[in-house]
Amino acid sequence: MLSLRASRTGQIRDVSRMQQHYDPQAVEARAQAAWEQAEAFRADDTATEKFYALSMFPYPSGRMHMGHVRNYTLGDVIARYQRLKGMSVLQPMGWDAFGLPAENAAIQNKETPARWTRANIDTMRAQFKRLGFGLDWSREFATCDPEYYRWEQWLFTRLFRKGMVERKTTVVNWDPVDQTVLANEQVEDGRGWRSGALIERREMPQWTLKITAYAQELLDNLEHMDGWPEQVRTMQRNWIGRSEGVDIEFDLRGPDGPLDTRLKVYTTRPDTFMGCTCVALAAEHPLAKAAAERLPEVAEFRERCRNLRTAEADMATMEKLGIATDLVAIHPLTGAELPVWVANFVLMEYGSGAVMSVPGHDQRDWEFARKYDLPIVQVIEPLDPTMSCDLEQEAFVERGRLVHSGAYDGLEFEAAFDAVASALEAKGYGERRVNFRLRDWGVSRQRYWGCPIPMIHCPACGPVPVPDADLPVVLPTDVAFEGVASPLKTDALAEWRRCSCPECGGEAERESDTFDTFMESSWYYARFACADNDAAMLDERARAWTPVDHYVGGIEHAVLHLLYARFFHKLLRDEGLVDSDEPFTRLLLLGMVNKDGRKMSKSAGNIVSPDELVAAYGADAVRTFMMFAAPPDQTVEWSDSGVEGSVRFLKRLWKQVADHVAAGPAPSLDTSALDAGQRALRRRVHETIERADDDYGRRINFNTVVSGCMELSNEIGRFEDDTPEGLAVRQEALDAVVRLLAPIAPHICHELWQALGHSEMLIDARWPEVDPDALARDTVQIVVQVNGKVRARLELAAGLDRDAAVAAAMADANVERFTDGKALRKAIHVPDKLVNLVVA
RNA sequence: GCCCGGGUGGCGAAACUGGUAGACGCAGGGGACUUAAAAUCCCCAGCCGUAAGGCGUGCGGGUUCGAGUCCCGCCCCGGGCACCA
Repeated sequence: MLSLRASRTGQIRDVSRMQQHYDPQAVEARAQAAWEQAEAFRADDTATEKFYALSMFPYPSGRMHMGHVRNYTLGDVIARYQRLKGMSVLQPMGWDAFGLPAENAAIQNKETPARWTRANIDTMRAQFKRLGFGLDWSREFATCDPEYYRWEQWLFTRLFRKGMVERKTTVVNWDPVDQTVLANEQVEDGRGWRSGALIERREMPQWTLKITAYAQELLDNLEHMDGWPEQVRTMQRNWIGRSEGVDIEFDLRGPDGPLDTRLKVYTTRPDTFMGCTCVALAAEHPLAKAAAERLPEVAEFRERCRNLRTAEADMATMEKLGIATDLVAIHPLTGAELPVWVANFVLMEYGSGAVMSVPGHDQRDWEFARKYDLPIVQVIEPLDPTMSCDLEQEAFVERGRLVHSGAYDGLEFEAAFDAVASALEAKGYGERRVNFRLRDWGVSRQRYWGCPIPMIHCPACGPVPVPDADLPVVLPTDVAFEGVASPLKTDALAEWRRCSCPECGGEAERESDTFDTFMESSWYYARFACADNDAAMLDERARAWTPVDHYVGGIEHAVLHLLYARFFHKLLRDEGLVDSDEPFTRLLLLGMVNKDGRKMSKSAGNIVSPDELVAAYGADAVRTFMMFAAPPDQTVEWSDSGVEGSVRFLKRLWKQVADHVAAGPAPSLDTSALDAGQRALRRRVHETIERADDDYGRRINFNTVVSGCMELSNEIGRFEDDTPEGLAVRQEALDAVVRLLAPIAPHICHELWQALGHSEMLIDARWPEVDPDALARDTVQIVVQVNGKVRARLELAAGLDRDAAVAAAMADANVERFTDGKALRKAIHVPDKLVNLVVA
């Protein structure tokens, strides 16, 4: 049956296309075809009102999981909302394609990481398309594309020449059986994941980027980054860990008399210096190394420290162990002779790799002193005499007043800090210093599947960057994995490693380490603006699109990725490639997806497959439930029956539009001719628009948008008014709810919008305007409390003044039961909301 | 260990700036339609109580006319901690 009739806007429309039953698979295929055909999501570089919406690009693991569904739906909702609000939106997608899983898969499946990764990308791209994300695929790239990573190599050589790159020795997890470096996650209970061998700490020379040069700016900018959750800013502040302290130097005496080197320690508590009874070195400290050559027990202790993991959590909980050396440190203020120990809890990477030990006022030092019977001296007493301070039980670590500190007795923290620092400075044995917990970023990885580090080791010239003309240094992809070690380091690729020195022309060797994959993810957001440029890393389009207006991703990236990307943005800025200070204006970090109260994981056996869900319920229902189930930043509990509820809701909405269209054309709305029921629905419509706008734009709370649309739809369902005015009001209501829901369930709304008689596509429509007149109320419900307990709810005229409201409240029969015979002490009035009568 | 979150009905949650706790949905109960079932629609539903009312937002205190919301002290659960991304 084919029937044609005129719509509200006067066009002819084919009513038979509006089927009575909602068929998500067909609706979604039609909508996606329409978007594709119109190239609807190709971003316009020349637009003036730009909005850059970005979700953290995925690692192509081969299958989409529910975390991806949540992440990219949230990003898509933001992008589509901004478009409805009239912005020109860029929402790109690409692949964070380098990384360890590809190597593991290659080892297990006799596959190459390149082929495995490319196949995974194809699978995941198809899954993303099926979910209907409004992505500009014309800008897609993978970080393993040489056209992408060549610019990373280019930037690195520029930074090297600028002095922003250093070669430093750091500690890594070394598997002595597989002869390779392991990631922390590959170390289980101190043993290698494949070999089962005890893991050692081993020092390795690595390339590092001087992120510490930007530490202060990275910290300071956090103050003004209002678009970031406070929680994330706090985490980054702690990570950067700025502290003010003093470098203290000690003269040393060895077994053969005084040494000509001094030992430097860093402390934030110079006020406790008179309580220092010992100096402790990291196992990797040069003086510890030297002592080990003289003393077998020190050598043996350092050997034992090699079996400790590098993770901070392990450092904090392990037993404090140490060994005395034959060195003595001279306290620069008292001349006292202090023993020098090597201790496992001192980090070579922080400060100067040595600490002064004050057992009375530092808990680690206290535990250490207890274990080895070192003296514990109290030099700080609590300011508050009632506060307990029992050095038999634990260290007293609070700031306080100095005692047993000679000339410094009686001083409090700040005065003592100054006095001790000044005394040390005057003698030439100390210096005030700002220190950061943030360490320089070690970017070398002894792995295969990563971006080759564009450096050449020349026996004559030392490390030399690869010249621009020779970039990119392409990673060989046709490789065989023999065990765990990187193929780049095997004999098979000796030819790849051999090269000539760009400076002297002599025989040289190519660097065979690759970059940390955080390098690629630190600048991809800018490259999306100009992914097709093969002549430059970034161009004016990157300046125009960045910073990203809204960035969406996982909470697990709160520190590392987001700090490295902020650092890179400043490097790019200082190269003149972008002109903002920060890369991401607004940040949304989403919670996890759980099932049955636990994290979804293979081992828990509670994985839900997005493909199966989409096939069973449609992308819109999956997206709707995902948005509805919890606010974005909280953990969401997945529920299959919950998604069925979303299907029911979408079906109901579909039927409402179908019934409305079948009831005949709606005349244009005359707001002056409405009855009470019509005005009530209109008020609900405009209240919902207002709330949804706030929820989308300011609060970023999409669960309440969905519930608002459900409530409005329920209201429309109860509205059985087919008069011309009724049809007009319902048309307005449906026009509104379809647009409010469109960012979340774009396919069904696309089709409903056409069914409602609109000729333009919904993605080109505009957000509905709130009519302030529609919001006005004649009466409001006033809650009446007596002594804070609700005793009545009254429907009263809006805008009543205090006296009238209180009088109305007192007159209520039930209220009277509780006030009867008692004196009114006080009456609280919150206009149009509440009256609280306080009686005694 | 350190840092960061979270705790509200049987379940997911809502309550936005201190003002009606539990909107919306899931699961459940009852009813309509159906030969029956599914689907759909309508009604009920925090706990105790016939009711009036009382009690309820992890636990214990506090501020306030009024606290899920603010303050102090605890308990429990989850996440991050530099070579996983």
